[in-house]
Amino acid sequence: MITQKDIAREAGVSVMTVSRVVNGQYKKVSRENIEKIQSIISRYGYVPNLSARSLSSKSSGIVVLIIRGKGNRLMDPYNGAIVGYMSQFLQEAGYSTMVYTVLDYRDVTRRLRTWNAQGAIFFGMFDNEIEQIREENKIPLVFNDSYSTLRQVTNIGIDDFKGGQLAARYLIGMGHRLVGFCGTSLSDNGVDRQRFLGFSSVLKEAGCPLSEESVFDADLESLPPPDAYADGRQPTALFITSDLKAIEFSLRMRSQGLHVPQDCSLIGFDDLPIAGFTTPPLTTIRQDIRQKARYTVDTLLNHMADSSRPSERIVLDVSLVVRGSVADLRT
Amino acid sequence: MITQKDIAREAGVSVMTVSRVVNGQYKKVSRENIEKIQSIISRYGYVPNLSARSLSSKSSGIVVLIIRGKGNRLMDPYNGAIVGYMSQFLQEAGYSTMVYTVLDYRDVTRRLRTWNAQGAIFFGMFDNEIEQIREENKIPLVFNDSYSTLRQVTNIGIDDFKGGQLAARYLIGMGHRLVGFCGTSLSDNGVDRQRFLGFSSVLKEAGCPLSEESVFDADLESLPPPDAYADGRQPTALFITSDLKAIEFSLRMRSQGLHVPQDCSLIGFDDLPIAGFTTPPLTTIRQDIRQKARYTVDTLLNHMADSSRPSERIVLDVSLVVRGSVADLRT
DNA sequence: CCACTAAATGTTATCGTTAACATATTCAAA
DNA sequence: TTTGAATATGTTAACGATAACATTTAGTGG
Repeated sequence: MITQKDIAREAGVSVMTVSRVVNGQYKKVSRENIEKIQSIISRYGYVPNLSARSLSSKSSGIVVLIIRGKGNRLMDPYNGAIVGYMSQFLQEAGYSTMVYTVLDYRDVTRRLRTWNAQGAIFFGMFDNEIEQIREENKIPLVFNDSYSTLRQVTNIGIDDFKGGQLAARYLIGMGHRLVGFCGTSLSDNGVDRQRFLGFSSVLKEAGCPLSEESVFDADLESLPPPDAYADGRQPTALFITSDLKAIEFSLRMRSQGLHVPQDCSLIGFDDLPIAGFTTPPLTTIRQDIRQKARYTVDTLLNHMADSSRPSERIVLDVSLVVRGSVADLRT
Repeated sequence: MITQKDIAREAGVSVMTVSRVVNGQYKKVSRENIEKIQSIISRYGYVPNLSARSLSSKSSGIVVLIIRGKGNRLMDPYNGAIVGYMSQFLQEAGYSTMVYTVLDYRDVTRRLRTWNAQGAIFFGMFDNEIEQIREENKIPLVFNDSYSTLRQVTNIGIDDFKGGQLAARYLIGMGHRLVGFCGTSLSDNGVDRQRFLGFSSVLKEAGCPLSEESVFDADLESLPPPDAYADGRQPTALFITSDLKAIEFSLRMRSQGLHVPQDCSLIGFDDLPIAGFTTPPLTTIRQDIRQKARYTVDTLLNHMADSSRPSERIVLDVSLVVRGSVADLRT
C-alpha cells in the first residue's frame, strides 16, 4: 500500500509537496511537480488514508446518520428511502456516511466521537436530549421532524399540521361525519401530534369533532378490531398516520371479510411507492422524501462549511393524493 | 475531548497502562489501576479515537458494503432490508459499516483503502472483477449471489436454480402450458440465468419448452405490452424474477383493463413484505433475507478472525409461497 | 540472602497525514 | 546592488493510539 512518502521519494520531493498536490493546493506547487506527482499517483493508484488525515487535520469527512430505535430500521421503506438518498447526496459531495441506530442518547456521543464525525443528522424523536447532545458534540447537527421548542435547532420537517387538515377536509368533503384518527406518541410533541391537531381542528370547525373514543394513540395491535367498523356507530373513515400501518390495517380488515373503502375509508401518510400498488390504491398525504433528504443534506453541508451560520428551520409542503381508499358518501 | 494522555496524567500512570485497560488486557494491569482508570473513563466519558487506533494498529473496525449500481439503491426494498440487517449484525459485533454504491470496480479499491477496511461484502455482479479486486485488497471479501467460477470465492447465495424449478412446477401443476420468463442480464451467469435454467429445464421435461419469443431478457419497459396477453396465443403465465417488477407489471396490466390472474398469471421472486399486500396477493419464490444477511456477516467475521480459513460457498434454500396471482387452469 | 521468574509498568518509535513555521529561490522595484 | 514581496519547497512536530521492547517490582525456591 503506497503512501505519500513513497511518492515523495519517487518524485524526489518532500512529502509536504505531495500532500499539497493531493489536496489540490495547486497554487503552491510548480506545474512541473504537480504533473510529476499526479502521474505517480495514478500509476500506483495511491489513495489517501483518511484515518491519518482525520487524525492530523480533525477533518474526517464522515457524516453520521442517527436513527432512534432498534433492530433493522432500514426495512421500513421510509427510512430506507431517506437514508439511501442522504448517503447518495453525501457521497456525491465527497463525504462518507455511517448509519447508526441508537436506543439511548448516550450512544450518540460515542458514535460521533469515535470517528471524529464532522456532522450528524438525526431521525426520530430526540427533542428532550437535543441540548445534551449538542453540548457534548460541537459539530453541526441537523434534525428531521423535530418539534423541539429550543431555539437554535436546525430542523428539516414537513407541514404535518397541514397534512392533518388536508386529510380532514377531504373526508368532510366526501361526506364523512364520524371519523377516527390513529397515530402514536400523541403526548410527545412529534409529527403525529401535529397531524392530529390539524386533523381535529378542521373537524371541529366543520361541526363534527373527534370523539375521544375515536382517537387511537396506539400501535396497530391495540386498535379496535376491524369488525367493529361494520356497525354504523363506528367511524366511516380513519386517518392513519403512516401508509404502512394503513395498508396493514386494510389487510386485517380484508382477512375478516371487510373491505376498504366500503366498510371503512382510509387515508394514509407518506405516499410510499407501495401506496399506489394496493387494492384499492391508498389515498394518502404525500411528502417528498427525496426533497427532504436533499434539503437536509444541503443544510448540513452549509453549516459544516460555515459554523457561524444561524440555525434554520425548513418546513416542506405536503399534498393530498387522491386514490381509491375513501368512499364517497354524498348521496 | 479527552484522550488517553489526559487519563494517564490524572491517574498518575503511563498512557500504555491506560491503553491496556481500554483494550481489556486486564491480566497485565493491577486491579487497583484498572479500577482507577475505569472510573476516570466513565467520569469523563472517554471514547477511543478509532482513527488513531486504525492508524497505529491497522485494525479499523470498519466493514464496507459495496453495492453495484447508481442512485438510491436502498430504496429497493430488497437492498434496504439486507443492508439494514447486515449493518445491524455488524454493529452488534462491534463493527462499523459503510455503504457505498459504485459503478466501476476501480472505485472499490478506493473505498476500501481510504478507511483501512477490515472486510467487505459485495452485492450485485462483480464476477469478472473479483480477481482484480482481491488482488488489490488483501482483506476478507464475501460475495452475495455471485456465480463466479473462480475457486476461492467466498459466497453466500440462494438456490436460484431450484427457485426457477419451483415456479415452473407450480405453473405446470396449475395447468399452464404456454408460459413466459422475464429476467435481466441472462447472458451473464448471474442469479437470473440460474433461475431461467431451472425454470426452463422443468418446462422442457414437462413437454412444453419455453419458446424463444417468450423469454424476455429485459427491463420491464421493453416487455411486450400487457394487452398482448389477452389473445390466446400468448403465455397464460409469466415468471418475473423480482416481486417489485411483477407488481409493477400487474399495475400496468390493470391500467389497461386486464387482470391478474384472469388475463395472465404471475409468479414473482423474493417474497418481499409487499408481496402479501397486493391484489391479488403475489405468488412468489421466497428467500430469507434476514438469514442471508446473518450467514454473510457471520462468514465474514469468521474470515476476519482467521485469515487462513478456506473459502466457502453457502447456498440457502428457497421455497414457493402460494398466494393468489396464479390462475388454476385445470378444467 | 541471592538468583530467577512472573507480574506490572514504562519508553520509544511508528502508523500516514497535515499545520505551522522556516528556508530557498526568483523577480521586480528602488 | 539591495530590498522586499511572491513563489516554491522543506522541516519539525503533532494528531491519538498501539506494538515491541525495556525496565522495575514483587514473590519464589534454593
